[in-house]
Amino acid sequence: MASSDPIPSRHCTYNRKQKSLGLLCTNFLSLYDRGSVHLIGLDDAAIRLGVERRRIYDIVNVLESIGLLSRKAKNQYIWRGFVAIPHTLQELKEEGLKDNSNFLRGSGNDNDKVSDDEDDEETLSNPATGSQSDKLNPNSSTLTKSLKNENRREKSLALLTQNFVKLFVCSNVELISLDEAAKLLLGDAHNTSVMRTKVRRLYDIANVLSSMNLIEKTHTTDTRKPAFRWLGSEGKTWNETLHKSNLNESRKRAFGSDITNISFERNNVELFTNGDSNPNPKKPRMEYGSGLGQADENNLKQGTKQASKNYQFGPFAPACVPKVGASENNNLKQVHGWDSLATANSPQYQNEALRELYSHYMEAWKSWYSEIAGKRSLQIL
DNA sequence: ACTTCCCGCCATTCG
DNA sequence: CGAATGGCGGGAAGT
Repeated sequence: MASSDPIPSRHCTYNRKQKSLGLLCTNFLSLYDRGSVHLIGLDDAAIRLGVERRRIYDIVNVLESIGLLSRKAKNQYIWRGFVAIPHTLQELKEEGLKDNSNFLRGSGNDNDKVSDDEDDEETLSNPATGSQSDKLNPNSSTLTKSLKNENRREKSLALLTQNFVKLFVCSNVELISLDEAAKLLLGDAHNTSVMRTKVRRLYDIANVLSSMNLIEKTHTTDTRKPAFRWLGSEGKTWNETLHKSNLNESRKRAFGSDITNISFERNNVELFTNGDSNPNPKKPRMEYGSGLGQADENNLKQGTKQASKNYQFGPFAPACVPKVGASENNNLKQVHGWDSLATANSPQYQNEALRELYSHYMEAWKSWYSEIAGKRSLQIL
């Protein structure tokens, strides 16, 4: 049995898109963006979204860096909501303008403090303040530690995200390729190796940002070169949308019973223990637990509540998601409307059109949420 | 062949 | 110390 047969997944063309960070983020958003949840447990998220913890960290880090979330404690984040984003963007902008030299400047990496916020007492102990007396610490653990921290922070996804965003909000460039971005954010370290890694991260970030419609992937007009366009401001801001939403939007479906948990192909967290033959070679997605009743039948979901085991999706069977085009096609076709908005999270946009359509839905929903949240001024339990 | 980027090893940091 | 975090880059899917 030691033979290699790690991922059975024989028949199904397991699609990489279904496991993308972007999609995961979309689901994450859908899952927590209904007005009631303010506390997010990473474990919970991981389970419900059917992914490994590691991936949650990825998402959470960039979401936090743009203000949508904030860390509360170990394993716990607070949902700030989309309304918090403009504020963060503003801060980033000011910050970036204050010392925009870090882009144009060479290797001399500055030290930047990016996180501020006018609230909670974070565990940030000021390093530079008078603990320079050597006393009982010959190894100067404090200093070393903070330096290390800085170093680590320097390369963090969060910082990179913020810097990436700054690139947009602090200048007129509304179109940039990740390649260029990497180069800019990297000073001048042209080590192909370093570059590559940086670009990889930027892809991660870009995907998450894309799923929030903060940026959008396109390509430079003349060249065929892929690039990302900033959508975070100018007529597309959430602020704007909020106001605009008053026009003829007051639909507000009180979809009382919230949808339990959303999930779809991505998280087939089968309980199958390792090393065994997959009993169901090809199953046409959905129709799993099927006990749920309630909710729409079209809503692909399955029991995911098997929290008994820790995330044990070693080879989390992609359980084939054969039809890419057709599946969500008729999904959208269904005039679900607002009810399903929250659950319409299987946007494997095959083409631009679908993607755009979905974007609109999302946007509409977001604005709606923003409105509510704004009135309530975010009450935290 | 090149671009995109998922996966998960393993170093760090936290409690 | 174990658990929580999260760099990092190999290498496979996508074009």
